Amino acid sequence: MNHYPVTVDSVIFGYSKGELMVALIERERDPFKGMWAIPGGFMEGEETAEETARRELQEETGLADIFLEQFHVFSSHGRDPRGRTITVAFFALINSDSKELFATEDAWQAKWWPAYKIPPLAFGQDEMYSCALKALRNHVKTGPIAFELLPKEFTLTELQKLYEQLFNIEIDTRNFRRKVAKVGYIVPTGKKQAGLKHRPALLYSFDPKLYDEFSKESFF
Amino acid sequence: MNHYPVTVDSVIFGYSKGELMVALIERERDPFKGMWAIPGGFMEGEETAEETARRELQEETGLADIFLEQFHVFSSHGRDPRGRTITVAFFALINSDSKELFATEDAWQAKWWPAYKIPPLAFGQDEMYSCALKALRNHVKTGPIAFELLPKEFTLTELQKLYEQLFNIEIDTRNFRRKVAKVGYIVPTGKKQAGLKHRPALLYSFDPKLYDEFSKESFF
DNA sequence: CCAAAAGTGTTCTTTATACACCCATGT
DNA sequence: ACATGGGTGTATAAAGAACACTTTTGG
Repeated sequence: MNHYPVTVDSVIFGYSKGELMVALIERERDPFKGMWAIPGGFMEGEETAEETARRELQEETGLADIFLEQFHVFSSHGRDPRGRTITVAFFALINSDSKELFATEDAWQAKWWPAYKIPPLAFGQDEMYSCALKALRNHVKTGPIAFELLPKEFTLTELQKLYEQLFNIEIDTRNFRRKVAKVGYIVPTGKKQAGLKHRPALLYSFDPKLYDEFSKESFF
Repeated sequence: MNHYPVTVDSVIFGYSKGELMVALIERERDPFKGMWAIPGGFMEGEETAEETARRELQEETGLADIFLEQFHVFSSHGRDPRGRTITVAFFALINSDSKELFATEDAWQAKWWPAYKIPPLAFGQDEMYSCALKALRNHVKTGPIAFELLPKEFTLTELQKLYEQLFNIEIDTRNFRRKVAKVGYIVPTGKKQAGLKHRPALLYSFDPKLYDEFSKESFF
């Protein structure tokens, strides 16, 4: 019965000014010194993989209570030249880009990158990243998780642009709003934006209880 | 940097006489002696998780070259009283129920169970199992993998019943066949069933090349 | 000719798509 | 008054859902 070191990597997605973003760290040390990488770290003690992910996220972004979902295990050898690891990969969604990132141990710096314009990644993580994007899209299609990328109150334009970013498509505003109205769980808060130089948008929020009601019977 | 034992469990689905089946083993030894469980085993040496799964499947079903897809990692402690493990779970699809199952080391016997009438499972694997079912449904919806559960040549009635089993629904035959005709990648082989006491059905097969052509642009 | 499963069309409802102008606010 | 993004309706096409009888084979 062999024992293996287990690492947990988290592809952290954010959303800022209509652009899908991802948090990467620049490696301070070899291997892959100077390259960018998906943040992660070793599983320790009695932690579950998710606990490891939360601890690492806390250390790297100062964030707690964020959406996390595992999407794949990478177990091939040759990814880390220092030795073979089993890597559990998560994606994280955070609801504001205003969160600053902190550099940690191995990292020279941490930075938000536009999700579709990232540099080549260390440890052959490019595959992991494209896998994360696919998993994110999949989950967005099957569950109400897009809201995790938005502030609690958001405009419909923000929501629409988020979907456009996620799937690289253009959506017609009127059709989009009709759909929003029909699903029933995206509700106006009654508030408006303020202090901008154009017509203020109404603010909406996602209602999880209504979501449960509306989508109870809709499976297939 | 802690090291952990890694196990790979495979939920093996089959399909027999219009019923979705799953392969379980009866434990010969404690812990959970006499209970049924999802087959699995330890990752060894330089294997990847998928290689471990294939080796175990070979040992337990004598099958090679079958469809395998990982769906979740279970890392909570307390699942195995002998000690904490990290478990990578796969589901496997095999294209015939005529395959016999062999008992191995820890197993008293291995048996096909109707997928919706299984006994309580050892190691708290009930959650793993329901997770596997969900993952299977998800994948069937997004990719052409249902065919992995059928022989290479199948009748449309078999295909329809498979979908009905998978999603616990009833499908109208005429609507179903119209849809099959439209997708274009389920093609008649020109052959017929023979030797039954009713009208013989035409045999069809899945054409992966046509699938690629037809579904190239259909994403969203 | 009977049993048993295979195969086949039409109507209606719902959902998706395409498309262009007026509105509210700050300067 | 103008610049900026917010907000709205209608018509057409496509997809999904409901529904019952005839056909081919073996015995």
